[in-house]
Amino acid sequence: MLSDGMVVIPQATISRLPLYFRVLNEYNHLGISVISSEEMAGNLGITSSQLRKDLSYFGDFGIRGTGYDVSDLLKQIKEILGMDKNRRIAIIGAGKLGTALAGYPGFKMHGLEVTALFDIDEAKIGQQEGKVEIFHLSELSNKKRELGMEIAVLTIPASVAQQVTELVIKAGFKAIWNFAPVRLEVPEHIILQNEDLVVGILTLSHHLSRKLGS
Amino acid sequence: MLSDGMVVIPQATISRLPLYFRVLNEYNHLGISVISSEEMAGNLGITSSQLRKDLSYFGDFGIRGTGYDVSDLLKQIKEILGMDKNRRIAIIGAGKLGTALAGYPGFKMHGLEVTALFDIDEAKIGQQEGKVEIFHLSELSNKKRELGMEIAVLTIPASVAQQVTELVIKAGFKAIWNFAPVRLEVPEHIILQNEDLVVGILTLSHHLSRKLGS
DNA sequence: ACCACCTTGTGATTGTTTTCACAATCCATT
DNA sequence: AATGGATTGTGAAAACAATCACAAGGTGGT
Repeated sequence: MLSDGMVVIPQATISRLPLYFRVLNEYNHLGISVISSEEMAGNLGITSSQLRKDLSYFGDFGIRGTGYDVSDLLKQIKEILGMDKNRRIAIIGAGKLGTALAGYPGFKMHGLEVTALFDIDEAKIGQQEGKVEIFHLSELSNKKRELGMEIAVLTIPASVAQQVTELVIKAGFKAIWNFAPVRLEVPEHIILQNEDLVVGILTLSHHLSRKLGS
Repeated sequence: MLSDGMVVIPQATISRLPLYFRVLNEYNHLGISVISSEEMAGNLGITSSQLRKDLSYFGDFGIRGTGYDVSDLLKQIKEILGMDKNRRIAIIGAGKLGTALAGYPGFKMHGLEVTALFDIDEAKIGQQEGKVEIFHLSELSNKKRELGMEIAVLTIPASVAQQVTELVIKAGFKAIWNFAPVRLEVPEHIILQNEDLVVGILTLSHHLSRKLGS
């Protein structure tokens, strides 16, 4: 699948790429330079054919009879995920969750940088959260231009989420990661990803009920 | 699909139940007692047949020609998700993310209660985080029995996650919600759910790269 | 009691994702 | 340069999930 045009890549495939990145990173640190799909998949609890199929959507990265060059594949996955772009992130809502995310080490590790926090609580404005300053939401547009941020993370109450979303879009953000438990209406060209923390734990709760019931 | 035996319910179906719960809750608060699948689905941006199919896995809750009784369906979904059980949660790791989750209003709203935090940092032991006390990890087993907790949430570094998981299982927890970016090995009977925050934002980053590249 | 209308519940269909299985091909050794 | 052993890349098959389309069954009006 070298040439494409507009191949549709399964969402599930993209979700697995960060896992591949992590395993490769580990092997890389251990000084291992070549890895087979079988070993890598075993590490992740998936099948080797799924791993190979996933990678095949993006190109031919392996060497038959040998496996994959760790640092080469690492570079490829970084590029696919945009990790080579050093994307900057704005977090809107400097509450518990927002500030926790601002300090989340997983971001830096994946080429992402939380560059500013925004809130409307005057008591918080001007404070530093780790190395990140908290600005008033009214400065969103200015700061976006100044700091070159691309992704807005919404850690705000559901009741104001749609309203803030419109501000975010007006400010020129192209991608939104929404933690508010509400369906946001956005124009076609905006990339929206919802993260609903309640889903995960209710899924657990459901499985608990099922298991104990049987 | 009234009788079953062991019908397999799609994971995707279970993930949508919390959404249904929210919409129903809103309608309930507005005093609306009957709702059609069409209206409910429109609210969520899915098809009405998907909603009906999802519900059909659990029983026949609707009335043909009319729709669904809001408070009745609400009760059913609560039961399916185990929200009627008032499940108690232990959070292991009283860092930024752990304490943020301890105060997350979404839990209480869905019949879940964070009952204790655990850490190994002596400076944190005994402190209150909101209404929740922080205990030393060595007390996990005692406190579990004392407080009747069922679900363990892991907000700890990946490097210690497997080790802590074994403690958690030894303490008798049956369900684990894991935020550490690592694959945990658990026995068959343990219910494990991984929540990888990096996946969401790297998905966004990937879509950004694709869109701008085309 | 009948009719017109509405909405559910669900087989059948279509679409998507995973798994299978093997030809293609690369490496190492002689 | 030929052979044996290994592992990729990928069509084809299977499994899974979403959508369609309509019979079944309910409501309200006359």
